[in-house]
Amino acid sequence: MHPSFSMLSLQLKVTELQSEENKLSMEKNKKRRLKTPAQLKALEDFYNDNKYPTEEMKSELADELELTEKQISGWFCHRRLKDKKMLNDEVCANGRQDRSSGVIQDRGSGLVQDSCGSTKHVHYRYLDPKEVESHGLYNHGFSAADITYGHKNHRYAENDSATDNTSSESSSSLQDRLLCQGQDPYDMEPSSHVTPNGSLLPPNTKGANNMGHKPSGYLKVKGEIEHAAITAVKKQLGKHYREDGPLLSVEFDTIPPEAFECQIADLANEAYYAANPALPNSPEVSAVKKQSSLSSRYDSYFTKISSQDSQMVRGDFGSLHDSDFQYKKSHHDINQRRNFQSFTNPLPHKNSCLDFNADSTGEASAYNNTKNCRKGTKHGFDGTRYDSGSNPSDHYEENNLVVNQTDSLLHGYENSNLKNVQRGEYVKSKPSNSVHKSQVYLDTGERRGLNKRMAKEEKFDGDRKIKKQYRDPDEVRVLTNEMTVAKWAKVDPLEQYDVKQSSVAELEPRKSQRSAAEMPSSFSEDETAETSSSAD
DNA sequence: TTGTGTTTTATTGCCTCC
DNA sequence: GGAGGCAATAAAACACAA
Repeated sequence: MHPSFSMLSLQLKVTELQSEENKLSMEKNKKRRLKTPAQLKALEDFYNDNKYPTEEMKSELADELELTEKQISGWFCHRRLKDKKMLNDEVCANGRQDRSSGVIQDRGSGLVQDSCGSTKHVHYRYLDPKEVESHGLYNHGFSAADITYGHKNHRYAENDSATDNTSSESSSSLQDRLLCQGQDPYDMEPSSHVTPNGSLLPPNTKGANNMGHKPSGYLKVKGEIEHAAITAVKKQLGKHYREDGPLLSVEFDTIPPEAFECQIADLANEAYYAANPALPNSPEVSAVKKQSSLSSRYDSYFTKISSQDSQMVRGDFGSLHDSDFQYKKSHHDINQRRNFQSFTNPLPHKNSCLDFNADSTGEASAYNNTKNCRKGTKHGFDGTRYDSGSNPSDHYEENNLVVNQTDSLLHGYENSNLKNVQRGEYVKSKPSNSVHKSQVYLDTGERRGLNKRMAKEEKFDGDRKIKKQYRDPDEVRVLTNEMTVAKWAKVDPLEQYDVKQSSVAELEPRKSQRSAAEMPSSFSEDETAETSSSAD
């Protein structure tokens, strides 16, 4: 064969192949392509800040995510639809519950009375300014911005109402949904609009809705969260609570044995309210539900934290020996600090997600192995939030189990240290923890699917096998950890850092002092229910 | 492995607002 | 009339059970 001819044929072959590839890629482009995890994360992040991005935002987002504006628009559109659909479903579900319970709830409950006097379940989180107007909520003294941002702050309350019926699936689904919105239920607190004298705080405005402006009130809100938590503790302590006692959330004197054994609700409230005369005025702590609402919030709050921590322990350290555990944990802390330092960008996803995107070399790598990527998407991100169950109490039990198991591995000094460290984080890092959990924005569907899968996978093989499913488990784990921690640090990096430091500081055994972190056990659902029922 | 159900993405048409 | 949003629909991708 003539060399030039063969060359020509080769070139022809090449061009043929290229055109084939072009065709393929064209066809591939014609097909729908799944968004990469980074893209999804960024989109969800952005969506949580702004459900109606402007053209500018869209184009910017499109540039960053290497998507078209059309895709961005479409995604937002569908995302809104999805929200709406879920909202409708849950309104139906919860509406029945709420009617059946006959409880008239205050604003914090997520139920409002419309102008006709009928009680509607209002998801503040999902109220658009337009909707707010139509709901006539201005009459209540909030602005649209208040609601728009403030409705975030009522997921607690929704949660509250949902947890009234602990056996209902909608409760968990609502929680899921509340979380899945990516907004941390604890990045605010139940009465974030309520000052101690019961007046409404000025809203945190729609600044959060602006591109590149994350909700700016994390630090502020964190304090309010603690307030709610501390309030719950105070109420539990009742008359034994002392203003001049040790700092809450740091350490307690030994809790009086009767603190959780008898009905203390009235007495406790009396004592506490005596010291805090403003509280009874708070609509948040209404006469009907003040005990249960706080408790349940706190309860679910800890439940979630427990689930996170347990999952963290399980996922990252669970299979390690104690020494490894501590080593890993310290590494974890270091990572957190590192991420905190790197997390100063007000637009988190630009750091976390897009770095992630870059790490994954964009779509190319993400789609190299679609199936694995998909799994990574599901399990990787979901693994971050580790929301594996619909039953919150399971989380807590699980967590207890982990703690106890870990404790059982350690003795004496180490034992109490670890306990302190671990449990200390429950309380001290709760805002961060909570953010960590819920800042991963996924939807109930995904969540549901994941829950199923996770449950199943855990059932069979435990975490290790789950990780094996990743194409590159280390990569995914690092990503999830980084993102987790990034989110963690995002809320209250200083707090987080302090927590870690103080956790180490707490290595001094304090046998005579009950760590505040041990308090969660006092807020189990059962006891909460008891307390609330006794209050009734 | 295959069938089925679910979720996600893309497209299209209609409506509302400016 | 154009832009943006909503709703319906189709289809691909995926999960899961048999």
